[in-house]
Amino acid sequence: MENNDKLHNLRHSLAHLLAAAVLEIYPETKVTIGPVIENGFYYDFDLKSPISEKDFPKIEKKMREILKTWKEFTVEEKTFEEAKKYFGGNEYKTELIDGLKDKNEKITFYTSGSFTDLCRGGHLENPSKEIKTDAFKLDRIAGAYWRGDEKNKMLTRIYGLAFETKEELENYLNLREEAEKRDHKKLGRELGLLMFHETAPGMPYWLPKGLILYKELENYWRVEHEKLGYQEIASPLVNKAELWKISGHWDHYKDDMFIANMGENEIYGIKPMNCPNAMIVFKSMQVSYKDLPLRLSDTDRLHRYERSGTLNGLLRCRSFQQDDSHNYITEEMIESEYENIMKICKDFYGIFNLEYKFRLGTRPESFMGDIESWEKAEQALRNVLEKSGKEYSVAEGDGAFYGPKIDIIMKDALGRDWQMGTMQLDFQQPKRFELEYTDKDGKKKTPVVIHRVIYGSLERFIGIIIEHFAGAFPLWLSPVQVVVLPISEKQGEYAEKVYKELKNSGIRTELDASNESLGKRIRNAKMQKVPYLVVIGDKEKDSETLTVEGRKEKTENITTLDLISKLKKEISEKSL
RNA sequence: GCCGUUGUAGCUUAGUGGUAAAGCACUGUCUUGGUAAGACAGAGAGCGUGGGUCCGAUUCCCACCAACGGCUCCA
Repeated sequence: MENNDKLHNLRHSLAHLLAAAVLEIYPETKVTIGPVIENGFYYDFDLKSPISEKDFPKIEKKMREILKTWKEFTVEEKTFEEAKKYFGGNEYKTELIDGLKDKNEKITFYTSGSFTDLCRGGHLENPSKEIKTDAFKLDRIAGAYWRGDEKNKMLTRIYGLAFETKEELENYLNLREEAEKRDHKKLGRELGLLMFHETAPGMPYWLPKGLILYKELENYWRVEHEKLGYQEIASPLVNKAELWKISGHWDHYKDDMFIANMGENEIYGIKPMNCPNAMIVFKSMQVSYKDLPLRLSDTDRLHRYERSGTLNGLLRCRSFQQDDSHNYITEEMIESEYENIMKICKDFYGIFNLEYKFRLGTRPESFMGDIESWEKAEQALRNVLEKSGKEYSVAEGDGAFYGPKIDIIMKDALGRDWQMGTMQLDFQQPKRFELEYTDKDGKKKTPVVIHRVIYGSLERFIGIIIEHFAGAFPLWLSPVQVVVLPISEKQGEYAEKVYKELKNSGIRTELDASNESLGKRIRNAKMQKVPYLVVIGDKEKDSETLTVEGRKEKTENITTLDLISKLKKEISEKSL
């Protein structure tokens, strides 16, 4: 803990130092806030004229200069009036000071060298001695809205990296470099899985190998869900605007929809989610209480006009499929159905050995329905989460406009959080669509619906697992499972025979008899992360056996039939 | 959408105010190789798109498009 505090104080002190340096170089700058973050710190500035990363050397140099003069931090408590006077021309600090007054908190100024900042403390005792000039580095520049609100002015944020030693900084930079090699966008191209084209921003093209992966995940999902009593449907990708008006999406979501205008009186919305059509299907059915839970799943393609700056390879697409289902239940079934779904999550994520967290999203500012049922629903979800025994976080106001939700959160290679699966409770849409089932007493009642996805979107999930496995997928997902490599043309016939046997038995196999050296062909196969290499020379040809190199082990003298059964077992077990 | 960066052969990159260079990949020939790049040769881009400045622009300026890192958003 001691150490962590020191690192925290070091980073915090550096944020002050950055502000001091920027202020010296650009005196008209207004300083705002500068917190400590993972691996470093940042400071937000309102600059008179724009700067870029090209200015970093200059700023870093100034920081090192000033650092020499920073022997200590001194603290002074100020009255509200004194503080306001000091930061008179700075509306950001003024706003912060007002906030402190409202909350009746002490106002303290910390000074080091000639730089004074409004601050609640947490610095090094002697920065010039404790900060190593080669253990910090300015990292990136970015725009950031004042107080995180899009309506406010955009400030310039400078990110810095900071550690106690140069080695730790270098270590972190190396780690980041390694993580960048696992980037799904890079691996996706190198492994021939997918591509993008500028005429369809955010919409992946699935290449043959990528589509194999896609279909495998889909099949597994389909088989498992059939066992669990899910019934799959498919519905139109395009519906008239009327439908989106009934569901409420036209009001809440229209700007993010692709719209097809077929003439003044014929406006269609391309579906950004499946729920309204799932409501239509339910409504068309005669449903008894005996049919509940009624689970209608589907994986239709969705389109959302995500804002250009938010697109991110497979992790944020404009075109994607969800492994969706709408589970119609009674209020009494909420907790048990949530438990069912969370069990599915546990099983699915377990197969890949993925780490995830649950997050509860509560009532947003713009919500439909009455507060009372929202609170009841939120409490039900809390109960389920508590019972799950897994740690979870709460994102206040992060629920869907129609109900609270539990999300599954995962990290990508660079440590960024992504929402994967989600289970959203909804009292609103069944009412809007006037859905009914017949209860025991013969009366019509309105069901509750859970919108749920396990993978989330297939696209995002694949992005995450590409990074998770660094492209070296388990056998059942590998686009190419075996490569057969005859050493020379002399073994061509036997190699061809082995290749066909493997292929005909359903193993995804490639034969590489190209005119390249064996070393080269092995290299190619390994770079493509093919799990098994079968090398065939005279030895194997004469004994009618194979030499097989897997990722972990090398097997000699195995027959083709034995190899096939070994691989089939590994595939069906979905071994990692 | 906003802030910053980037955009040169299929990929990764070099380069320049006077009409582009390399490695890998590709094609061909030779080589028939025992576990991460055999040799040689050939073909391939007019430098994201559109304007402007200039005798002349891939290089400078403007706009747009796309990608990347953030911010915001994420039903």
